[in-house]
Amino acid sequence: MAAQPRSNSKKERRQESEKLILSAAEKVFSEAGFGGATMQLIADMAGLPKANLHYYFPTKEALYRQVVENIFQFWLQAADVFDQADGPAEGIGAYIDAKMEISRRHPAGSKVWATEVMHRAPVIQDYLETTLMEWTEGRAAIINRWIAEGRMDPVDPDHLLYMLWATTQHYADFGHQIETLNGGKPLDDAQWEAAKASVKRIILKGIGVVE
Amino acid sequence: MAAQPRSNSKKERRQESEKLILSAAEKVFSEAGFGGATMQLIADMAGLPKANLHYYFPTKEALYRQVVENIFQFWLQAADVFDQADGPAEGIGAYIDAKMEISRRHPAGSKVWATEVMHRAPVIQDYLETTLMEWTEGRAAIINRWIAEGRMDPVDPDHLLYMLWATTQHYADFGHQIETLNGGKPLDDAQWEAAKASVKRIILKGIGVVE
DNA sequence: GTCTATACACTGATAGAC
DNA sequence: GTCTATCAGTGTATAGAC
Repeated sequence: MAAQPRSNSKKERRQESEKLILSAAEKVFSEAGFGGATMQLIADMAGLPKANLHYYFPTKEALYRQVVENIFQFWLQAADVFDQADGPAEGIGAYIDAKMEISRRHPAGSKVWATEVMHRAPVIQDYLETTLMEWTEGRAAIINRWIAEGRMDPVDPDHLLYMLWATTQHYADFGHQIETLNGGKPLDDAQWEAAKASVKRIILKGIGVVE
Repeated sequence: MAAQPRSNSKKERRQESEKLILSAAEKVFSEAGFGGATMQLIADMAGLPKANLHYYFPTKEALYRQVVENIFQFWLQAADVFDQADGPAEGIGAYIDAKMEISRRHPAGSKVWATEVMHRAPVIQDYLETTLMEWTEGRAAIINRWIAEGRMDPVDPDHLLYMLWATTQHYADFGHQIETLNGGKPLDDAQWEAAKASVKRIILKGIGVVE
């Protein structure tokens, strides 16, 4: 086994610092919003002087934009399960599972996205109009094909997609409310499984793919 | 017909000004978040000098808190339809209708609430722990009674409530995203009816109260 | 009660030593 | 590349005239 190369090339060190900053930024933006977040808070969380942030990202907005773009790309990848399935029960079921898992593992990213959209998408409007629109149309086409094949009820594909996004992201965006109603404790493993099962059960039965 | 009394008592003038400020504040907070909102922006939207805001509300946080409390009270009232119904089809259906109507007519309030919860409810945590928890437990009891009576599938009441909140509030909180995917135009009357029908259809069928 | 002017704190961004 | 010191701009809040 050869020792891991030290790999401290300038490019790799740069990527490490950027990743550190982006991770801290996602957390701070999600907890305080764009306006409430300060470069000082992000720097403290990343363990770096404030000026370093401006070395890697020229402005607060540029840093924020990168955070949001990363979240969006991450979500797009997770949607692959939808396309690879050969039927609605498997495809939509797996999509719910994947989105619920993201809500559990990456709640901060979900919150940043929600806040960005609620504020009328000041920095990622172009993504909504291009990439997201194309993705949505493609998935709606798949749903319509399943409907035409008689494999699920004739529901409006757009509203079904909104429901999938709403229900799954709710567990991240409103996680604090859910935690409070759960007696102040985060959902445990069994409760997360119950949540997934509940969402899948109601939606899949609601669109006529399970009894 | 007697002329409307001028009714410019001090108390009434005060209430008018407060209402004007609160309305402007709700809009600005929803569009910019607490940190992004400025007292100057709220004052401009209310058509008042900035100092007047501090006369009626001592601090920005006090103003914000009043906005959030009003939204919460408004939502509680709208939930009466749930209690007055004598079955799940009527009760849950009417609750969905009511919440969808609120999302359509008062999207700003919904966004302020969502942001507040996402930031771990810094100013209304006490409401979550008392009023909301009691309300949720009461509604869960009703759902469990319906289940025991065999009038709907045995679903987890909490997760059903989360789904109701998520799906309906999504049309307010993510209204901008929906509008963008709708070709840049807000949903028209027919589309709102389709949204309501779609949500009701999938959920009510999903919990076994309609075929 | 209402408004103008201003005090005081904080933030994003940068200059410049190392 | 990294960090300290600092600037310029903006925000909340208030003092005080009317």
